[in-house]
Amino acid sequence: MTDNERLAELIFPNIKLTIEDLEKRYPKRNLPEGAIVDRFAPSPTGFLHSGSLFTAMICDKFARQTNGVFMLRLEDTDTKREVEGSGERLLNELALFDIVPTEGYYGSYEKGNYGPYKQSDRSEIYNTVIKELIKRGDAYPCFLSEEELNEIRKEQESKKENPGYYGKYAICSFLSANEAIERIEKGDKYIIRFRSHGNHNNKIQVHDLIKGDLELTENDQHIVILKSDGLPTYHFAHLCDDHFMHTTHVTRGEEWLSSLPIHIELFERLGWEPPKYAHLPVIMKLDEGKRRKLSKRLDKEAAVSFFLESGYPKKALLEYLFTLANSNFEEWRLENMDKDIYDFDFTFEKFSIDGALFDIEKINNISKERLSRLTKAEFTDLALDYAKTYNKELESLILRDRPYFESIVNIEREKENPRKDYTKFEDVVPFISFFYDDYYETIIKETPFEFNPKFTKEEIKEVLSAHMNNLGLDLTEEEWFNNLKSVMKPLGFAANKKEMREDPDFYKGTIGDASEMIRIVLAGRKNSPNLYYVEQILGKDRIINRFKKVE
RNA sequence: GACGAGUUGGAGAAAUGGUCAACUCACAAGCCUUUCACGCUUGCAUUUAUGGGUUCGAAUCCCAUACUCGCCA
Repeated sequence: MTDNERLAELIFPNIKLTIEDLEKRYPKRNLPEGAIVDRFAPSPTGFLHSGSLFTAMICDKFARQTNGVFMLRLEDTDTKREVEGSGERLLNELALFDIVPTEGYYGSYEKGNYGPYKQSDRSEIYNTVIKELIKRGDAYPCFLSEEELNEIRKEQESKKENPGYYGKYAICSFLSANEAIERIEKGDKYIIRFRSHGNHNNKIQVHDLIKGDLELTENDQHIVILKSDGLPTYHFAHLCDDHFMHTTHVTRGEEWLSSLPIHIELFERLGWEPPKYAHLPVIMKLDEGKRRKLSKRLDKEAAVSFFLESGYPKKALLEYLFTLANSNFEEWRLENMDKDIYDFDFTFEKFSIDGALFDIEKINNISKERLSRLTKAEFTDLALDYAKTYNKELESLILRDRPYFESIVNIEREKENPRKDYTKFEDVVPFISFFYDDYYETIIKETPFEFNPKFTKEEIKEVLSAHMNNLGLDLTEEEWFNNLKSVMKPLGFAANKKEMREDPDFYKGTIGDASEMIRIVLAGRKNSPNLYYVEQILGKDRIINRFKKVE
């Protein structure tokens, strides 16, 4: 046995597996040509971030469109930051957007032949690889304390050298295996580091599917691969997991670009073929003239839950993320309004390279457009779905009388150019509440009728009673409006602006002025959907009741 | 501070050496109209961060500067 082998046995006496065993346990996947195997690997540290949804959506989409595999792997090696139950929560929120992994971690259970999919359950795998690295001399225990590391950093700062654990500063890399064994037997605390052979002055060429050809500085840091709590670091877990899970594409945020040289060196040393990398742009936000990453703490739109709570249709948010992902999507969308957005295929070439600003106005527009194109039944289903969890008021309005609700939201819907009254379901109640008598009473109590002061009370009453006596509810829209005009004309209201302009002294107002009076009384406010439909829905008795409110 | 990436309008962006710098959103004006919403029309980058260079010709190629972001600290 060599000294390194003795060291490896001392550190991992219980590891009997070898890398070859693992290779056999996780054989190559049998997938069609071009199938992408990728993964979303969140840390269970909180709620779903909009940026994470973006990444997850892209991973899922690439796997789907190539008949590949979309894995969900839980990166729970940072036990300090872990939030109880957030793994499940993440999964549930993704599922709301129809983003469901084909294999991996599902909360209470796992699916797939390449697990476990929770990093904290994969120690045997990491330790097996590390044991092998120690045997080869490519990893070693490091006994430095935090204070000693700080000393090194200070020295480097004062000499204006690069900070970190490398070259001559990688003190424990110079210990012989026997010295290390002695110290471990003595009970000294240690972590495991990777022995880098890199040189900071060298450049490596890397191809990124989104960023193109890159020239990066070679890694020379002897990074920690196993922490004192026995869990691996991100870099090392990435190496082992994506190798044994046979990930073909690592699609992750741009913030990982800087550590790519580390990953490249790790794969090289193990003699494993690295996956293809695609570093996604990060979603940004303009804050006092400066760009910064969307922050969960500062920006409400950074949390996916914000969109759920406001009642944005999930597909609208996804559609917006599609426009950020592939610049040619919008054009496609315009030509394929009736198709599902998932019929569009992503390409890595069409990803933008730098981070986009998150544009809530654009989401609003997409959302309005989408909501306006739904049938009344679809709209009501989605509204109810939202209301059940987030909006009890809306829920009770729908459940009170669903056909009535549908008739309201169906005003000038289901036609070529439908009204766009709602950007999110949160908007529904305030917009339609006047159709409900109890709400109506509250509205007029809180904001009494505000008529145009240029008309007298008598003139207003005259208009209302003339209309009341000749409602014309059984007429078509066009007939109804013509009828209204002919009723109002004798009272001094011109049928249109042109008539008014031609004879301004003869008329006291236009049909618009008369309509406004009716509208104020019926809706309690100056604007509403087309009056004809409002009256159709309210019906004669309720119209008359409301007219009587004018004293 | 080192390293890396990026910089086309208010936002997303197209144009990958060749006439007016697409398109979408936002914004503004006008038209239509019973209000609102819809729809329609028009406007919105004398110029592609800045300065040089290469070229008959540059947003596109080269160099420098500035700024932004990321990452290690």
